[in-house]
Amino acid sequence: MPTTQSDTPPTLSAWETSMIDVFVRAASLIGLPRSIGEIYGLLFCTPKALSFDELVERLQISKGSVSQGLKVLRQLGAVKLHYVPGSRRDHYQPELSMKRLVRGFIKDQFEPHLISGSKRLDNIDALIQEEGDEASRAHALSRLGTLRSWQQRTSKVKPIVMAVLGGAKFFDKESTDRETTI
Amino acid sequence: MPTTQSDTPPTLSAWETSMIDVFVRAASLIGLPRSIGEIYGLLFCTPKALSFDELVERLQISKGSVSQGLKVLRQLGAVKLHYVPGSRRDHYQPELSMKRLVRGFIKDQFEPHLISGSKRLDNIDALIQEEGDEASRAHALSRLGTLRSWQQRTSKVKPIVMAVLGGAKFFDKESTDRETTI
DNA sequence: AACTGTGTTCAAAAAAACTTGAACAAAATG
DNA sequence: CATTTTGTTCAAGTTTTTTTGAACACAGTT
Repeated sequence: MPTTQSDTPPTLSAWETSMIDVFVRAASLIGLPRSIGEIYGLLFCTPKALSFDELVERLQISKGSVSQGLKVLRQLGAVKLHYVPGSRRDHYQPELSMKRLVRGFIKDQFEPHLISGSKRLDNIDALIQEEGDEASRAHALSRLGTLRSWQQRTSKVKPIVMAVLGGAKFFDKESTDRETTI
Repeated sequence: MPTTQSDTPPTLSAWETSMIDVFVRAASLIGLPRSIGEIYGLLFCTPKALSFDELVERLQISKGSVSQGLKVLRQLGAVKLHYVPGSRRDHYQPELSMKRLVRGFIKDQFEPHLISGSKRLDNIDALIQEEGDEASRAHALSRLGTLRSWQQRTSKVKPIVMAVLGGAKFFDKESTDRETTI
């Protein structure tokens, strides 16, 4: 058995632990499990791409968690596969562009809800028509109107947020998708 | 004593159930428990202010949940106390201004994290100075710089979002309550 | 084909979050 | 002051989410 010589320390340094902690908190803030914060955090700290096994080893979490976590992070576009010649293992690097990170998150976690929400409001509209009392119906429709206006405004916020995060000094309303690195 | 003439039905209509469901989903999206979505949702549906007991009764949830839920909603500024003459009970109405709702949420759930985050990054900076290897230190500082830039941009997003939600040209037909919407 | 290295799946265990309800506190009422 | 009304607190119970690890699948080697 050839001993696999590793240049990555088996334990995390103080600053790495603290930096990973920042990502664990950020993950929890946006509703993602701790393990995902840890994985992204360690990738963020480390200069070179890390393999599956190195993540398991250094974070001391199960293979299952790493597998699941990487799956979600790939789906969000928060990690990229990095080919390492001479190794059969997958290696991962963090996405460092805030704009892309945020876009992935919004596209994956927010937009589906907004879209399905639109249909839901139409259904409610139909249900309100079955309301017998005229005054009640009027109030219900009024509130439904409020809800629709909220939904519209919410959908308008996204492109603006993207523009600001992309590094724009001021926003122009149309270009949602101009690529600027960072 | 038994002067209980209640004009609120003991059960929820179809459109109310559906509308409450929208709020339950929205709550879960931003990391708040189901019961809080239900409470705000019912208040949103109902023309008149509701008392504690009416919430318990109509939603069929425990007093504990209602008490806890209202506490959070008050803290977020998402409900307002509405004085009802001749009743000792607290009555609640929903905040209908999206701007205020969003501001309350951001102030309560996001800003604390951003602020504490700032100190945290300074701590990490100090820890990195203890890193022996020069090249490692350089990389660590570089990543810390990325983190700081993310934090700055995040803090810039908030006022812009608020401006969009507040300054949007939008006419609101809501006239049931005297509160301005937006 | 059998073996080895890599990573995924998923049922069960563990942990975290939420809800309940009974005990409690505070203020108004009689 | 005792009682009732109104709402809060918190320990225990319930539900949901997350993690684990063993079994599995797949591809490349020998």
